[in-house]
Amino acid sequence: MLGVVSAPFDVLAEPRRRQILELLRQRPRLVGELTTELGVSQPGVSKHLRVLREAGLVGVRQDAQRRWYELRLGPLRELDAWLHPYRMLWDDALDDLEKHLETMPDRTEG
Amino acid sequence: MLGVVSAPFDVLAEPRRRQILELLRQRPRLVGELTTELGVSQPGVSKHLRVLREAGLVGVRQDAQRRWYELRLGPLRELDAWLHPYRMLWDDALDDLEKHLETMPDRTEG
DNA sequence: CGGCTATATAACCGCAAGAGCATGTACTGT
DNA sequence: ACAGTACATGCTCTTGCGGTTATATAGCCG
Repeated sequence: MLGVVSAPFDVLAEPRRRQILELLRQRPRLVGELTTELGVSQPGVSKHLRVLREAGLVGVRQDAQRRWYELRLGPLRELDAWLHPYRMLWDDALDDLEKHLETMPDRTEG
Repeated sequence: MLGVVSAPFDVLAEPRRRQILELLRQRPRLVGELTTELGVSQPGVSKHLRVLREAGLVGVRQDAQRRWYELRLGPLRELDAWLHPYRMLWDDALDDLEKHLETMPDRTEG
């Protein structure tokens, strides 16, 4: 194991899976809806949903034959946590830039 | 095109490439150093570095035969931007929880 | 219970990506 | 100029993944 953050990265590398998440960000959806909106075959969507499910990125609620898929935030928070040390770096860079600008004479190019 | 955020996701899906970024987060490194620390063949490292370079995630500074690879933050900021709407969702969830707790009577189980 | 709807699973195909090895290239010091 | 160092590139092989079609499963309605 290379860390729990591996899963989200790997899973989200797929553009269609990110697309699915974008759709689920608005509201839960049926597999059929996703199939229509993505323009992919139903088995294709189901396969992506399985991957997303196993990574904990989505959850399912069953209603008769229908399955409502909904967003789950946990793995995305892990991703955010992974990103955190890097975010600190660019915050620092921004601080440095601000300090730099404060030190600079008020000058504009020709 | 599916959005400029595709590249970072795709590139960072590789565990070794994330490992490389972690190392470069501390300080710039030579290819040889990375080879040693990752336990991968030198061509392997070079190939990953090429991918990272083309995605703008690292930059190179040449010094004689040596190449100092260093972190570049741009694509990571795009990743952060992609994450932003989701982050808002869990901030909301946290707000809701706080409000909920405020409304609750001060009660402990057991 | 029979046919229909909604979704999952299986089997297969094609491609792209990663690993390893061999080799090319660029710069160095003496 | 030569031998050595540091890195990149090309090639081949294999594996994994996404896509599709066909089929299984489960629940509904009449």
